[in-house]
Amino acid sequence: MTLTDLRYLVALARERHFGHAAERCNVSQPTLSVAIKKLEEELAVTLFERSAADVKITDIGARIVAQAEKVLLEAGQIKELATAGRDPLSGPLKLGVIYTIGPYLLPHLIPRLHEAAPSMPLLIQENYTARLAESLKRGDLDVIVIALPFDEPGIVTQAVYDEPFRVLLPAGHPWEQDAAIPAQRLAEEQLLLLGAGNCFRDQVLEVCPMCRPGEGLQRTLEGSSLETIRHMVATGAGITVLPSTAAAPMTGSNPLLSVRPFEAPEPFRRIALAWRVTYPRSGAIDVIRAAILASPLAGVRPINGR
Amino acid sequence: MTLTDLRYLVALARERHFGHAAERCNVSQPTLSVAIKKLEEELAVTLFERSAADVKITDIGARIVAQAEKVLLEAGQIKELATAGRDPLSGPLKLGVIYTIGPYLLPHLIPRLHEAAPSMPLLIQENYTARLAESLKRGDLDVIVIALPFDEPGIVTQAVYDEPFRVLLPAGHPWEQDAAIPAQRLAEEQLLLLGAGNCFRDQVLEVCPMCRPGEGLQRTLEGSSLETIRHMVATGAGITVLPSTAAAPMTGSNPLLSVRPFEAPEPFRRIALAWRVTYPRSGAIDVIRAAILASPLAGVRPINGR
DNA sequence: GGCGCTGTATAGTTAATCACTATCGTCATT
DNA sequence: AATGACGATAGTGATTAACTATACAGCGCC
Repeated sequence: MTLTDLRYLVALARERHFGHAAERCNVSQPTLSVAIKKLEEELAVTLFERSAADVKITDIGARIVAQAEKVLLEAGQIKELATAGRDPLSGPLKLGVIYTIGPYLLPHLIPRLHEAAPSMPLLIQENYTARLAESLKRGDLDVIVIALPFDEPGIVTQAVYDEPFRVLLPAGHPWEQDAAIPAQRLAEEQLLLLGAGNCFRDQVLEVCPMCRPGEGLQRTLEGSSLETIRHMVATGAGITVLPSTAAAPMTGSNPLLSVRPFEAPEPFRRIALAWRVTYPRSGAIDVIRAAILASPLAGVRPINGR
Repeated sequence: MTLTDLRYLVALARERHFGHAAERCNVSQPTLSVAIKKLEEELAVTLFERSAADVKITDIGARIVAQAEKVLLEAGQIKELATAGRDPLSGPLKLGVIYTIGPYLLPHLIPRLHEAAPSMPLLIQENYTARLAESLKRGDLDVIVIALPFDEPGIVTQAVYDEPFRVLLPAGHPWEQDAAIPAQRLAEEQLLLLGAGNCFRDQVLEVCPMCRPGEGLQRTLEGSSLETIRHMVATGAGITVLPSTAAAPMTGSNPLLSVRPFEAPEPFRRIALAWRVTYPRSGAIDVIRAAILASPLAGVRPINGR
């Protein structure tokens, strides 16, 4: 019993004429004739009474035809589902973002993505890189926004932009007068750091190896956020390093804070998209990338190419 | 897209492993692999993300699998319907009976049939032979009980019993004293006849050609029944001829009536079953025949053989 | 009663499809 | 770097599904 057989069956039930039914199915009359006969044999039931005058459907035949129509209807739904699902921009997309990007990127990204792909609802999760990577591999997430380096088997990454680091000072801090801060001087101050697990913490420490905990005046704030640190800087608890997008919102808006660039070579982090090699909705990724690049992200340098 | 493909699809969705899914489907791994791939091509949708670690179903894939399960479920119902319909003794049977048999046969037949085939509800229609024949050919009836001769293209008949004719007299009629009545003497009396269309009317007239309307003392009661005629005989309106099953109920029970046999050669009618050659539920017909023969029908002579 | 028409079944052939075995390629692990 | 697991691919054979041609059956017509 195949779907083709069932199509023949309902055609014959409708036409009550082998020739006409065959024509409607775009097959020859013997083809349909044989198919019906085989179906009857398989089901061990007489579906039609054939006579010279006409073709009559049996009671059981009518019931089976009704069921066959149901089957064909449901099967047709599969094609419809496929057609609907063909568009990579339709259907929900599960996006992961690291903590140090989310608050600064998402407010720009979400409306732009919604405009570019209105029928692609976003399910967003913020987390540490390691957690995001795990979810991505499990399939709980489709695409993540993380900082490079990021190397996982089965995962491809695509750099989107470079984001320079900034020094955040409390207003009135002596460095406020300097045009740019050399990285090694960070060790001179009380440096507020994010907790372990945040990749940005490690990147800051890479910029200033002397600042490693236990070696100087740093202070780690476990389970905290850049926003908390920003407030702490404002209260004079220390200084910190922020990615430029996180530093921007407060420039000039908060009289208690001051942002200074680093001296060249300016430290930066490279932000990338990552997804499973096998992820089929590459079109969606393209749209995300474009939406990110269309966002007004303070100080970032787009990376071309795909 | 075939039902087999869909079975492979849901197996793979359940197992998330090509090899295991193939095993469960009793096919080789490449077979399933190729089938899934072709299905994906046909639908132009990625259903699974394959990677070395495991097989993940895509969102659209999951939706299609759910639909495929529905299709397979409905398809399974077809087999169930077929199994249920395989029994010729299940499902309603549309039985037609001529007016001059129905009242005397059905009270015996129906309970016996119900006992022999409890899951075969009877839909019964009484009518003239011609009407029954028409309905039978149209498929509105499945089997009819009629009197021979009956010859219609595409219809087969099977004689069941012979039923002798009787003369019905009002009590006190002079013939009441005779052991048997010669047919030709019917013309001497006022003979009450059924209306045109009743085959029994014609058969009676065949027994006594002299009784033909316009030639003697007959009287035709259009649209009437044997029961009406019986009452008329009781009131002395004339005499009549009845089939033995119709004559029996009143023998001895009605003091106003008297039943006499014909002189040999006793006239009789041959009652038969008829159905479309193509009618598939021959088992049901066998049961009907047996039930008829098991009925206590006064005076009838069963006809053997099939 | 034979003849022709209509309509389905059958025969025979070809092409496509399905499922197999064998093998390759890839990726993750030891 | 080797190994092992797993899915993909190649190639082959058998089954199946389609076709054309034709037989066969029943009915109506003359």
